[in-house]
Amino acid sequence: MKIKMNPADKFRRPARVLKTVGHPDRLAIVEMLEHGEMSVNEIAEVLGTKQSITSQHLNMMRDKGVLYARREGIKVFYGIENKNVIRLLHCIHQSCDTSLQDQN
Amino acid sequence: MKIKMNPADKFRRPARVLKTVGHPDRLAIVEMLEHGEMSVNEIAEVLGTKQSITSQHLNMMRDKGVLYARREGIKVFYGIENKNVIRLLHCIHQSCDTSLQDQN
DNA sequence: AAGATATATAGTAATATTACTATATAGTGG
DNA sequence: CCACTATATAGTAATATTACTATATATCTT
Repeated sequence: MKIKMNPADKFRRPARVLKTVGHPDRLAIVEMLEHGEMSVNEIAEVLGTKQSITSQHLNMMRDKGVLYARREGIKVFYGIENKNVIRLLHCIHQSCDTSLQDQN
Repeated sequence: MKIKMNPADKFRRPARVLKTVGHPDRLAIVEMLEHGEMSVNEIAEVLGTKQSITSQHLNMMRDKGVLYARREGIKVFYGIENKNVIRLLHCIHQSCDTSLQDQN
């Protein structure tokens, strides 16, 4: 049994994470949650997006292992499960102000 | 004139870059190019993907400002235009071995 | 110009994302 | 149980991605 390994194979999961946070709203959510949990409505309000969309983003990121969810009574609080995404965020901020955005 | 700014606005471009490299083949390409330029065929061969697909990935990353292309005779060499993606890659590798892949 | 090599692109089908509305579900308090 | 608040989900339409085949374009060599 010889299993063919492509160079891309080891990037399957990192790529999935990058794709997961590769959305303006979702990146903003990660930043908001960096310093603590927030409820769905809080997040939606800050983002200025509809509740249902926010919920979808949050659920999606939880599915991918980026966030976790914790119910507290009537509310659900989300937090960062995969701490590496914070590292990612810092990496983005660190790259100057215009960082990953611009060239060089 | 008051322009409404959402928290997500400042993440438009970083998110686009993350999405751009959020594909196993494209991440692998970035890694391959970290230490120097390569031609399309070289890249395709190492990746084990078809030439046309590789070309599409390369073109796409060039469009998004991640890579640059340089023609040399009959060949086209690609290299990394946005050096911040290298930082990203290191960030991924640095996060343990199982890094961004796993939780925590 | 013809042939060979390297790269790009057109066309396409399957699938995924995105953003939306409306509705359903879960928990709390009366 | 009912009303209320908070969250999740179903259904949907527009658009984007992906991977593929076939073909076009560009460059060099003879």
